[in-house]
Amino acid sequence: MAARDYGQYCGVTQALELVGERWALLIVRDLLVGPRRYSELASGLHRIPSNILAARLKELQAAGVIRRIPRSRVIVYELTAYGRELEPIVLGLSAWGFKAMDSPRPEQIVTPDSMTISLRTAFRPDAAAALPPTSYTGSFGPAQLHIAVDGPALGVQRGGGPADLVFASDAQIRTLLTGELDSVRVLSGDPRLLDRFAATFRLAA
Amino acid sequence: MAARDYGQYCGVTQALELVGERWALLIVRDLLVGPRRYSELASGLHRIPSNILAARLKELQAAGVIRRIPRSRVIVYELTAYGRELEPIVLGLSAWGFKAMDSPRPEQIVTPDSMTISLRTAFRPDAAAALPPTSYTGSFGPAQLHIAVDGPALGVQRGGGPADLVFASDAQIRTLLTGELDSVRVLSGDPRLLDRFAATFRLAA
DNA sequence: CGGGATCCCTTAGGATACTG
DNA sequence: CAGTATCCTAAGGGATCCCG
Repeated sequence: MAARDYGQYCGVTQALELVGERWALLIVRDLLVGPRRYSELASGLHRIPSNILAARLKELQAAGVIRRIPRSRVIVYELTAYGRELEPIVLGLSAWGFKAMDSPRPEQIVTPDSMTISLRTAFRPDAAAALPPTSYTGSFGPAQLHIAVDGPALGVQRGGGPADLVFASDAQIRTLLTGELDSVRVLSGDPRLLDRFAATFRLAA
Repeated sequence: MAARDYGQYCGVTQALELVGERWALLIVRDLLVGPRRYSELASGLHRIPSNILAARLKELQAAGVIRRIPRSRVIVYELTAYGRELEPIVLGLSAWGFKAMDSPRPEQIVTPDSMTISLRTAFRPDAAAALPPTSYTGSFGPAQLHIAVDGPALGVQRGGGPADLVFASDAQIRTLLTGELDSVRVLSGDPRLLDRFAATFRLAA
């Protein structure tokens, strides 16, 4: 509830008062993938202190960005319609941030939700629309995702499963998304589908 | 130089490590309007402590977002090309934040730079392209701006000067940009140009 | 066990004064 | 004008504990 304010009447300051606190936009990032429970958020944001997560969830609720929903036995948090409007901003930050990144440092982790957002950031609907529907199962370090591309539509689900191409990339997301696919190990499927993947997902280097 | 990190290999966390600290994006906001000196930034962000401004400027330089330029006698800060790529994100936050705003509280100020960004946020190039070139001089509380609309191009300059329409709006930016123009006082020019202004600049309510 | 609340300590941020 | 220096408060970090 702190919301220390900037003393200006401006959309940018207002936005930063709502979602500019530390960790807030990362909670939004993960909720953009889908509703999440407290413990799921805590593990996806593994370094967030528990008191801070609780505080942010309250602030984001008060701001009308998220909603707390008791579902039989468990509680989930989900974005409101207003919160979902942050998607282009979060994806914009994702694309912008990637340009400043080099190789992952050893202590840096990749979570399924952050990887999902990275894939959405890199997804090129125009390129995909020109290609046949294709499914991929990728292991990005510990995060395994099932990726379904059908025309300009992208679906990403946690977990593996059969797919046209199954590959593992050992957390080298960056090389994966910049088109350097040397380090990728193909586990099943036609290796030439890797080129299709590279045409479908692309981040500027 | 703190750049407390989130421990994740993700574009969003990387972006937030570069520009997610308090005040950082507001410095970027003002520099999007043009190069600014230390004292200009300090007065545009009137509540920022001097030590924090100095710290942020160093961090943003180290991040490659801004550049420090000694110009005969004075020093100015300007965005790098990489920093300028934040424009759509800042404008996105501006539009998103406006939706959560109500009337300005008495202690909230409007600065020329923040007002310029608000106008850029509200500018509708498509609507403007269909209208004849028009110039406006508006007083938004203490901030006076000269606004030149020529087809899909928008130019905003500090200060007044002759224009097709001169008006004053007493800090009621919100009503101005949501189309409620009752409170606007026309000082010179054809009052019907107010409707043209309303068609050119529009924020969702 | 999920969903927090509490405690203590560290550090960033705020207010103000001062200097090259 | 363009910053440092200082002091103090409040937010963040880390661990633990609690409750339904």
